[in-house]
Amino acid sequence: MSYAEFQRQVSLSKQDIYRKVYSEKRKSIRVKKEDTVVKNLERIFNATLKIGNKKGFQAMSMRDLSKETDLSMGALYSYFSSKEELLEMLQHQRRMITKRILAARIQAVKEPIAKLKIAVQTHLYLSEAMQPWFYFSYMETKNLSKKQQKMAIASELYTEKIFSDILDQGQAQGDFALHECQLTASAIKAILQDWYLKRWKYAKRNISVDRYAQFVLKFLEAFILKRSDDLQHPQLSDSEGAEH
Amino acid sequence: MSYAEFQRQVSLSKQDIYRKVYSEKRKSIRVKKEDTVVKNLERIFNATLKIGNKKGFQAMSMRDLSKETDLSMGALYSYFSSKEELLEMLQHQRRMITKRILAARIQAVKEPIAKLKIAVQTHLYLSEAMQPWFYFSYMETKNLSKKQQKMAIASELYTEKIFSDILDQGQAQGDFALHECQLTASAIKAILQDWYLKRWKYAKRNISVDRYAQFVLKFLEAFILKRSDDLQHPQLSDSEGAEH
DNA sequence: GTCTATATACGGATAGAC
DNA sequence: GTCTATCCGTATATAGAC
Repeated sequence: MSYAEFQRQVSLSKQDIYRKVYSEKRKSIRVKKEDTVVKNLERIFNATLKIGNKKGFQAMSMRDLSKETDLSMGALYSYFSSKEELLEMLQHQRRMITKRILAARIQAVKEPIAKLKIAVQTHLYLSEAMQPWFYFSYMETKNLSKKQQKMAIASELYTEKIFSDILDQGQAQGDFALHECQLTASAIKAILQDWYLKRWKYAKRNISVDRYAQFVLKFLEAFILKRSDDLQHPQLSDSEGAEH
Repeated sequence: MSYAEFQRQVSLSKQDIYRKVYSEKRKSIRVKKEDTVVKNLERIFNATLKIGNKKGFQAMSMRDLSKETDLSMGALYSYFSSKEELLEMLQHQRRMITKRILAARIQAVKEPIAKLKIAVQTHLYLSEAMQPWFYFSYMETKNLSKKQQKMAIASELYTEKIFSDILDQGQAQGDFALHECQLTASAIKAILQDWYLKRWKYAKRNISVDRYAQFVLKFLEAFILKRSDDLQHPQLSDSEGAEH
């Protein structure tokens, strides 16, 4: 699967996303014409991601947001009741979309090797398609309420568990070499997150998401897959005194 | 080398750090008794890291800082001329310390395999010894001025280059398998950064920094070191159609 | 459904007493 | 060297006109 194929297969239309936001928030959003809501939510979310990712959500004033969206402050407050609620909406949606798509695509595959592959690719492709959103979500966790922070942590651990479960399964079946699955899953996650956290770097170097995915899989392959031999070879991780 | 040994070998005394800050800022710091400055800088930096890492630097008011340090707002402004300058001092010091210690310890070793090992360990041990500082530095990059952001980026690339240079050297000498060194260096960096970015996770799981270091080196070893055989084995990263 | 105008509070920073 | 008191700008949020 390539990123192009992913985009064709997965419906990530903005329209759909904002329509879903509306249906979930029907009570609290004062504006009642769905098309208006969808149009303006898109403007609001885009503007928040743009300004928020540049200078931080706290530092973005409602006046900033008003200018960027061409909506008055009064109009903005018809879509959320406080700045904090706006932040929660963004976080919530990002989590729901990730969870839904990741779960659906992984479930479709049974074999651990193939499953790991699809999980890595899907995570990268999702974060590519919604990069500002993922970046924002990561960087603004601190600004959430205690309760919302718990949900963010749960979400982080949920994704990690997807990977560690696959690794456990691969081990049990004898496909994967024996390693600490949870630590390995953490490392995988760190590398996947780097893709959207350091996007500027990879963009400057013209690394496409497909190339990055290929690289990550090669990297994991070396560590996770069983080798046909188990001969001694020089060890990076020798206990003391192995330095040359 | 273990973390305990690192701590013994490397002078990271708080006193030294704040004395250095004072000597660099002698003009702008209005207070002239060095002991007073050192004592209060420590309080100020600690409080900033504590509050800043909890709710973000922007969200920390000078009144918050005043309460946490037991210094009045007037007193605080004898140590820096603006909130922004406080932020810059923290960023600047973190970069200088990292650069100095990393460079010194890597330079002492010539052989690529040993060099990679010491680089990984030093980075992890440094970020362990100064975890709140590293976390703060990472998360608050957005709040810096354009000029300071450039320095943060340069610093990120500098560290990455340390790793890619080692990998290049190892390749040239034939010790390492052929790979994309820059991408590999990025991945290493991502895994090392995860240690201080997700400290809560590793703490909850009772993973020590020594164990993490050991794991990272094992992981890298599998990818980077040459194998004694090059037989075919199942590939995670096969081109299309390899799914079972 | 959106606007302008404003209430009210809190932010960073400084002046001047001690 | 530190404190208290205060200036003044800007923040979020809302009321009421259109």
